Amino acid sequence: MSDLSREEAELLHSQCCQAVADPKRIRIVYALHDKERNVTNLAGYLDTPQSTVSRHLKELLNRGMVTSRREGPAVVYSLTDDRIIHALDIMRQVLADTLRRQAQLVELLSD
Amino acid sequence: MSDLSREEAELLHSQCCQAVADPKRIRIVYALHDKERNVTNLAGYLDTPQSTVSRHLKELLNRGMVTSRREGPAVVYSLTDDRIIHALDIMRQVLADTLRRQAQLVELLSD
DNA sequence: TCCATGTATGCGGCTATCCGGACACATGGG
DNA sequence: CCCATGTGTCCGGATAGCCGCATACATGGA
Repeated sequence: MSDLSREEAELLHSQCCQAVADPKRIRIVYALHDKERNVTNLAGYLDTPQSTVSRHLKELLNRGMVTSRREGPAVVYSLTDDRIIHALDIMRQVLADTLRRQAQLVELLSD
Repeated sequence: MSDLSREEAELLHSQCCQAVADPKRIRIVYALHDKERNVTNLAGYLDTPQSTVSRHLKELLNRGMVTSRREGPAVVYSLTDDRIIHALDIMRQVLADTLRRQAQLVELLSD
């Protein structure tokens, strides 16, 4: 693979991570893992303006992480690939261990 | 868990993802998975100014994703937890499948 | 102490991202 | 056709991120 296309691939890779690098989008992804939802439902669930939710969904849609389907006047979104949840869970575990380690350091200091 | 601390946890979770949401940082993480390296080594490997690499490493260090160790005048960085690579690989697979799916759609259109 | 090597940071600029409110567009029923 | 419901987009502003250059700081040897 050429350097150029490798760089491009890494850019795409980073953009996938970028897609879940926002608190609201993480909540959206987990919420859609629970069950498919439309925009208004998510807006209520996240206590966030509809326009904001719509824009986040557009981001996730562009990355192919969610799928949309029209249902009457509403648009129902669902998670494309559950492995995204798997990756997020791994990151959460790494985070948890990191925080645990840091907490232990704090205890050492206070002794 | 209270709403406040849950929000805080989600913020931390998103910041972990943010840490690997940059092409150069992704390359750094994979490069450190290969072997531990100092800043100059990484700067040469990435063909990127030393100051830029140093700042990215600081980000990763703040998130606890890398560990630093002084070795003479140099500072050697290493990956804290290999599960980060696992999570990144999963994202890459999801990306690959997404691109494959999109490529198939393109073929359908050109028929 | 002075110097070479290696690393971190302040600075200025540019770009990207996130946001809510207002408004336009789409859909289906009356 | 008009309206209610639901969704997407434009706007303007505020914030955060990334960058290279120059420079200050740290370390160990001469």
